[in-house]
Amino acid sequence: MKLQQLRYLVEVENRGLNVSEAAASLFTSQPGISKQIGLLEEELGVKVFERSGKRLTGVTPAGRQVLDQARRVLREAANLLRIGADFAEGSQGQLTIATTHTQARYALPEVVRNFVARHPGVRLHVQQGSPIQVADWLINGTAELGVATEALDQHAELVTLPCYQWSHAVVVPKGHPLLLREALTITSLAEFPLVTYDATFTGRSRIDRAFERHGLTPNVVLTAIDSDVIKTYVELGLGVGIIAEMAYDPMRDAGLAALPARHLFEVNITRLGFRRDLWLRRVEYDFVELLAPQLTRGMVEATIRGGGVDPSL
Amino acid sequence: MKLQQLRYLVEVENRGLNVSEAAASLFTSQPGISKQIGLLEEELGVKVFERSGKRLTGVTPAGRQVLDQARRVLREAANLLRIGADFAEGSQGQLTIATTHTQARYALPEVVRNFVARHPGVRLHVQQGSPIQVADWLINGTAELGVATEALDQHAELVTLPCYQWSHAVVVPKGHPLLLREALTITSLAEFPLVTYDATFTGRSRIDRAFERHGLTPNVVLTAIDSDVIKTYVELGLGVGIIAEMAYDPMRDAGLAALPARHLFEVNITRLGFRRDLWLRRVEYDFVELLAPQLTRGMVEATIRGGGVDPSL
DNA sequence: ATCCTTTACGCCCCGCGTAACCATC
DNA sequence: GATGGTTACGCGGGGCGTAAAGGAT
Repeated sequence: MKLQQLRYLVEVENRGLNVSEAAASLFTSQPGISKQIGLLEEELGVKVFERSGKRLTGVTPAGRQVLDQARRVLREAANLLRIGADFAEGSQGQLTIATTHTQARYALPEVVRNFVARHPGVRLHVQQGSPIQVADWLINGTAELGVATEALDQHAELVTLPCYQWSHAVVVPKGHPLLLREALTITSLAEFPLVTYDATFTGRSRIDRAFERHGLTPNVVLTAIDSDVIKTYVELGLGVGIIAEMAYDPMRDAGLAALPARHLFEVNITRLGFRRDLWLRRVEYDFVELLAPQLTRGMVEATIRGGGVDPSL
Repeated sequence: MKLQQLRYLVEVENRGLNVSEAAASLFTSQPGISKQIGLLEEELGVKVFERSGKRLTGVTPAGRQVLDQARRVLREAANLLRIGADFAEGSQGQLTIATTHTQARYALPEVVRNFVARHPGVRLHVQQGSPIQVADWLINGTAELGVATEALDQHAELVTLPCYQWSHAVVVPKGHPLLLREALTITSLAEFPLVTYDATFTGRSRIDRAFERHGLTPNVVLTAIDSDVIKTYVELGLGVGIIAEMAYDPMRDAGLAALPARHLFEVNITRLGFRRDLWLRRVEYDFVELLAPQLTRGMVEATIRGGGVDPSL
């Protein structure tokens, strides 16, 4: 068995069982791949692919297991290279963080600033997407670390750790009638048209749940994935905004007033996530500790070993 | 990077950093190993071994990580072969069960009988040792499955699942004064010389704890790893025996009388254990289900994924 | 008829073995 | 000097490329 053979297997599946395409993407010849796959199947004593004549038409049950396992072997082998890169002096490498708009815009800048100051040689990528995309990128290896409030804890492949918690805030144009009320209630909120996040973003699930618990149907007139878009439309008078509290800046958002809404919605916990079987370099541990000082290297390692039972805030 | 190179690395460490010995044990040449290790170190950009001149004198910090990771890669690669063997038709393979005397003698025979009837082609090995040995054998790959009451749950590498529970029983020669007492108490037991298991065997820890809780110091005059030895000496009148209840057979042990001791000692839970990262073949799942019917394939798989949090009895 | 895989074949790299050399104890 | 590791070098297997053949749609 050779690692090459496993790469061939996996790439053939990734390319929809098209050996020629796999060959092209690996910059090698198509017969070479066919040959090696044949040899591996012979060594294992099992056909990985179903064939009708000479076409590959599917994956056998055994092949399913073999392919999954092959990916695992390759991931562990890739970790070896990461270990090398981490310890090799001089080499700096790069680090990709997957995250959502809210985190990228309001929580991470300070972290990133500190990180690049400490690691001037590391090329840092911040890749922005939906929470689901963030989880996918972690799983398929596009990004090493993910920061998001939603979706990360839905995957057994990922370890997640609580970073910090935050609440929603209600934002309205200056002079809005809500500002005259004594106390902000969920019922009074439901009287107004609302502007808030898209379904899978930034604690939206908790917003919906709060209304649901009171038997209210909120009138959401606009959803965005982006606090700035929400604030813009609130300022235009389209409705009352519900955003993450850290997205309100009294200076910058001078046309708006914010009302704390901690008592209306469940607290949100923003989580750090990464593949359980990813070997973390020092840069990753460093970034994590800058992001959330309580997540020391020892803490994180204990959680990885401990089977994902994290010490929730 | 080649799998061979990883094997070389690991074998050199296993042989105490002696390349020549490693070469001999792998049936290859010593210069070949030196060369390949050098190439790998170059590829990783990191020295794995410390050298004083030409001798290997130690493992660098990076090398420690590399070696651990190399073993992981090789284990996952070995799993691929297991998958092949499991699905390949005709091939039967072998299965090694590590266990203690008590289990091997009293609990497993029925299981083994059923197993060999169902899998006549599988070569079944039952390897007997101390609970600590059982755990070691599982960790180093000597055995696939382990069955023991002690020690297995001390290791993060192992998944353990409860199989069945049992209690201790007190055995005495016929006509012994204890038989005249109304109720068997821990205090009355402490009056007599005792014969029971060795420190790390068969629930001995719970026996000690029961006396300790009552502030008693039992007079243990003989310890054995083996219920039959204990019974033999009890029959000789050396003392009162405390053994696992299933080790008493009224027919075979006609010279002895047994007193239930369920109320004196904590219940014991015999556990199944195996390496978390071992891919289990159908034969292993079959054996497990014969051993403990509640441990279906689905249950076991859920526990592996679930991070070792087992649904204790 | 076209696309794609397998078979055939030859080159060349590279892993391995032998032999010689060298360092440490 | 004995043990053990590195360097040197040549052989042989095998991985990969090109070319041709053979199924499947």
